[in-house]
Amino acid sequence: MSQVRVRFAPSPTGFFHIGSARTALFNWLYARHTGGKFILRIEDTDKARNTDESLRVLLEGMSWMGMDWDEGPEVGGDYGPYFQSQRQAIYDEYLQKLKDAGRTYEKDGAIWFKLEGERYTEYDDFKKAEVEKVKAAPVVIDDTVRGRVERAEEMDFVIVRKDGNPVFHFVNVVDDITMGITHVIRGEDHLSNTSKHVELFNAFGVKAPVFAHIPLILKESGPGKMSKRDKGALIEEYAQRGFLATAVRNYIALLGWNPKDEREKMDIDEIIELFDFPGINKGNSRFDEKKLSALNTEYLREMPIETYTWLARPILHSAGVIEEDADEDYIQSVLKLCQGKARGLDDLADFCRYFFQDDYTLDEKVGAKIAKKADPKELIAEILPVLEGVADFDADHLQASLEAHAESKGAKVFAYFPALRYALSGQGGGPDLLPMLAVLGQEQVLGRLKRFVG
RNA sequence: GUCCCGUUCGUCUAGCCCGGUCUAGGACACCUGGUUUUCAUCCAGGCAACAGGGGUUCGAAUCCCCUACGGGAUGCCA
Repeated sequence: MSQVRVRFAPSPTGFFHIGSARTALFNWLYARHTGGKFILRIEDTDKARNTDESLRVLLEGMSWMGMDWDEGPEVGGDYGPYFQSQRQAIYDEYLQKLKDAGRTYEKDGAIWFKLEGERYTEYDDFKKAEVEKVKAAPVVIDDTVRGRVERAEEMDFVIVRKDGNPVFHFVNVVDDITMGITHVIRGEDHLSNTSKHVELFNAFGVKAPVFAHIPLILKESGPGKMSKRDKGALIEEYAQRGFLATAVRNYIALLGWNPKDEREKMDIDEIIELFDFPGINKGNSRFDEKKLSALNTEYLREMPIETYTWLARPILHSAGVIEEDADEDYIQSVLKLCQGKARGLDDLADFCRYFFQDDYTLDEKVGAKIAKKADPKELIAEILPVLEGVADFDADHLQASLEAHAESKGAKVFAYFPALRYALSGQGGGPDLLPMLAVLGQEQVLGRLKRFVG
């Protein structure tokens, strides 16, 4: 039992939930940190919901986040099959063990697990009925995150449904035993279930794995945990919205875990090296997309312009900003200006559209604000000849020419800037102005300004 | 209802195990100022928290108890 074996056991539902992703990530990180094995096991017993499409979403989500698995679908392994739907023979065998030990009975066509202890009946306020309960000895859960937790199971529970399908608690334990799982890292919502699981491990005469129940992710606002209908709950949406997988992964890692110092932005090797149980918090954490975005922006800002361009190009194309065959050099020179200013890839298209299309609209609010100081048309008309006269249309020469002109008028050069930007882009903000003119090019700039003056 | 888990700035968190160095640190957000051009940049500064009450102790964010609040479980869902 020297090597760590952890598993992520999702039920493919057609979504890859952020909470699941975080559970997967913690397992994966622990495996990589310890040099152990990360196993992907598919809990696909519910045939109605488990389609190929659902599985695909899951596997793609895992890959997108950079979580590779050592055993499981597509890669196989010595402890397979890795789909619960294919493990019936194993479940039959283990069910027999329980039967032989006298720990089961049938009722209403289902097979129940029998707790040991004195029986009594009691009115159950949740079930609104008189039920049979058992005074079972409390089970001890040795949880690495929470410490020693004691909980007594008080009712027998179903392990095989009347349709013959085994239920989660049973298969989960059997699979963990047969797959040699050493550490179970899962959401705190399973902590109460764990007493059932430990009862089963005990009944099989097997030492339970180490448990680590990690805090849940609460929805951004309002009560309760993140559910798939909440904004930001689905991993596949982040990919679509142009979020960086590295940023999402980094952010999620920080939800419920921290390296015990002030590091936040970390590359994956660093996280793997630092990740361990003592850094996991007990309290639930609330999802905060602003913080995720901030991290995402940081990653975006520091990447090489080539990578940035490679990422942005398809996004700009699908937003209708550029053509399929748009000039790479021009795109890159535009993006070079925008990379340090734009926040995310998702709003990049609107941020830089005017570089590629000259039918941009003028933001009237911005225009009104500028007009308070001076009529933008007059300002533009005034410097139009200056810009026409600039031989080398680069930022330095533009600066020099405009300054010279401003001086001759007894004005400051920046008096012209807001109007210039407004006329050229329709906006009030954007990349540095003079480099922007240079990238746009003299012909384009003059054309736009003439049109603006009317 | 019952059981289990939790509770430090608005949010993520450090500190808690091994009480004094905490007038509680960082980050995101927000606010202000600066960068004598825009800002969705950059820099500087600011706002802001130990849930409440009892103990224990010379001393408690740190240990114990109670209450409140939050979360979860209580499915022939996983």
